Amino acid sequence: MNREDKKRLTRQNVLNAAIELFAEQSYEATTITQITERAGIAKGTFFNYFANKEDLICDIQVIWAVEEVRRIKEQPGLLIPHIRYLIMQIDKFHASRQLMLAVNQGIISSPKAIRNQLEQIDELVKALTEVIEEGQRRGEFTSSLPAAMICEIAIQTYLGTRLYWSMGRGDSNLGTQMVVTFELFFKSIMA
Amino acid sequence: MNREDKKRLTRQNVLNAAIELFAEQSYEATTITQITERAGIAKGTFFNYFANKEDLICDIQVIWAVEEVRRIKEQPGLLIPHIRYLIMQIDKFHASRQLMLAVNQGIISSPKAIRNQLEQIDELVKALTEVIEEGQRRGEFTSSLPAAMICEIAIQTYLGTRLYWSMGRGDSNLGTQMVVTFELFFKSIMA
Amino acid sequence: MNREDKKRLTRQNVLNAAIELFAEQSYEATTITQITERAGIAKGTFFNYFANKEDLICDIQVIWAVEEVRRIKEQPGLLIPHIRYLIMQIDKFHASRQLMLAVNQGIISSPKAIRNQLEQIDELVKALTEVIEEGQRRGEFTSSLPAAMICEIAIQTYLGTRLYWSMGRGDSNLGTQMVVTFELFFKSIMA
Amino acid sequence: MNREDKKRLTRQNVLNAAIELFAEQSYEATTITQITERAGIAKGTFFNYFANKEDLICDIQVIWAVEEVRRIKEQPGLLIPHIRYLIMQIDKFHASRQLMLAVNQGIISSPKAIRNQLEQIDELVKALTEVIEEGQRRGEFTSSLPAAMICEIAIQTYLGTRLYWSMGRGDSNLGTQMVVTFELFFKSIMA
DNA sequence: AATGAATGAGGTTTCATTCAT
DNA sequence: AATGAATGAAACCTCATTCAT
Repeated sequence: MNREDKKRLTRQNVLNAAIELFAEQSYEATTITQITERAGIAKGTFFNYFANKEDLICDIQVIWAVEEVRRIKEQPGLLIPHIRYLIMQIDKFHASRQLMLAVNQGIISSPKAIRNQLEQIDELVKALTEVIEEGQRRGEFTSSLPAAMICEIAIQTYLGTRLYWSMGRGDSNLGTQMVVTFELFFKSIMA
Repeated sequence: MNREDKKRLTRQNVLNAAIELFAEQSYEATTITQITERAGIAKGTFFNYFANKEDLICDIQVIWAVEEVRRIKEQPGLLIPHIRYLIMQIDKFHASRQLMLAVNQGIISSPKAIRNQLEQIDELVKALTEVIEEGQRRGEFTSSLPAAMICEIAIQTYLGTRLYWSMGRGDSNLGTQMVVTFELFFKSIMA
Repeated sequence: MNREDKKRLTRQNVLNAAIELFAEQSYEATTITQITERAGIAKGTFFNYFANKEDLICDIQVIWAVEEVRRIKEQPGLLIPHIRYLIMQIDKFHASRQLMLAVNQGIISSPKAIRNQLEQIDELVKALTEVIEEGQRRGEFTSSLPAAMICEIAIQTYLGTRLYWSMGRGDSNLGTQMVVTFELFFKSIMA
Repeated sequence: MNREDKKRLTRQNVLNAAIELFAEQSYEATTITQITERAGIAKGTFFNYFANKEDLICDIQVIWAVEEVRRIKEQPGLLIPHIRYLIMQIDKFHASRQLMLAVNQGIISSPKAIRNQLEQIDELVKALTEVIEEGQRRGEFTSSLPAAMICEIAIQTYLGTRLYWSMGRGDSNLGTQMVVTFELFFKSIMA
């Protein structure tokens, strides 16, 4: 194994340790010392990979699946089934309520983390808006609202469901909760 | 002014100072020292009123307007207009994005704060479910979904909009953003 | 003993501990932990009195005897004897070479410390320039150089002697070294 | 280019990088990591050339021009013009106030650096004392003071001027400041 | 009830140095 | 001879909390 591989391994090691701890306790409660102990490395090593805890949360960032969203608009026929399918995948990435709570804590914990989060949302908005526009062109979605607005409300809906679920409410499975919630949402934007 | 009044005054004084600071910086960044300095009291005095910062955020809690919700189901005719009116009132309580962000940080910052928040949500769920059941009885809302579920989704929607807005997105006015979002929501639950 | 007195005592306690340590090791080598241990207080207490080590060195600052300098120009007759007397007092304040070395390290250790030092020099320059002007008026000092320039060279001479001595050279007694050095200086500025 | 040349080149490379950084920030603030980055070498390589930062400051040492001083006493006629000429050359080596400040910080930063500095001063004292003795023999300098003492005061004067200037005071050009200061000094030691 | 100096555990971060490659 | 990832001691500093006044 060469140096590069080893570095990647150590980095992932740190990330895994952090995720574990976030899932066990919370973002705030997790200290860098705990992370390095769990990862089995020296405290100083952490700072070779991340400038601080904020920096780390950015890397743990929920995969927003922007690529998958982009691909949807190329699909023939109805778009909603494809979106629904994507939503059902969500719980693959959202292990536990505790972890999601920690992520929610993390992304609003500091101006920097928020900025990072907004950038990711921006990208998603762009990709998703195109999908909705395509849906409007095809007559699948209502055109009574601008695509951008529908898109933002969709993201709000996603965030709200995630937050609510992470606080311990809703179906025990986040995917299920998401699907139910979005069924209602789809109904409201269908032409 | 008697002793009781004076105590209530000091307590409110502390709360106001905290709200100001949360709105200026953030929940985490605000220290008890800052709060007491702003309130013009000694550090030790803080602990005569609150056990700690968590305790304090519970008192700042957004007014969930449970009372107002309860009253809605007594109204004759369509219920949605009354709900819509309530929603429009929201920005009266939600001063700035910064403050809302701080509240969002606060309510998920600790198990205790979450527990407190869940209790408040529970009460709201009870009140709102009755309203929706009433709406279903009157044929205003769809009966294809249980009232409790619709209710939870409504709260998710509220939380999501608030979180999204507090992060700096959506209409500059939270009330407007809420109204637009809920128009879509109403559409999805109308019979 | 009231609170104010106690505070003053603790502060002086910290300063004494710091001076001792500076004299034993050096400015850089002395840590805040050492200072608080020596002073017999908690680490946190240090920060109730000083923002950091730089802040502390400003308080240890050599007494520049600005007041005494101001008074000189009121004296009748020759001024040099009064200046010489002041210089002889210097070693009262400059205990050991080690301590002076630490002070020299401290005053140039950071931009802030330098700024503080420059302010003190400024004041001394003002006071001393007036003395020299008075000496020029009385015909005691040469008028071939502006008083301000003579004054600056005097301070340079003081600093140089102090630095040289603190490095371990010159007479074992700083006062003696100063007096000898300034005899030569006086000779050069006499009318 | 053979191996020896390459080594010398790398060493100089490191020194140059250090000088640049000292001039930009300060001695203390400059880290070995910064030096190696600036020099374009690996951190580990630094330790192949210097044991540590102290070691390095010794090599940056101001050139005390001992050789030039030695040559002065061979000159016929008055010696002062030759000394004055040497002093005027000083600012050729003393680029910026910042750099001089860093040097001043460096030479008193550790016992080892001080020892090294004292050795250099010793050599200079030897050389300069001989010059002054020669001047005394020729009747150019006063004999009322031992040559060694005059010599030490001269060095004090040099150090004081350098320190004062590096702190941001005196003429913008160090050479000018030195010349003015030493004119006064010469006056005091002329027969 | 109010004060605020003292506390000290515990956090983040730095950085010279080592050593396997 | 050069590399740079890993180290870990040790620095600084914060801040909720206590408690004598």
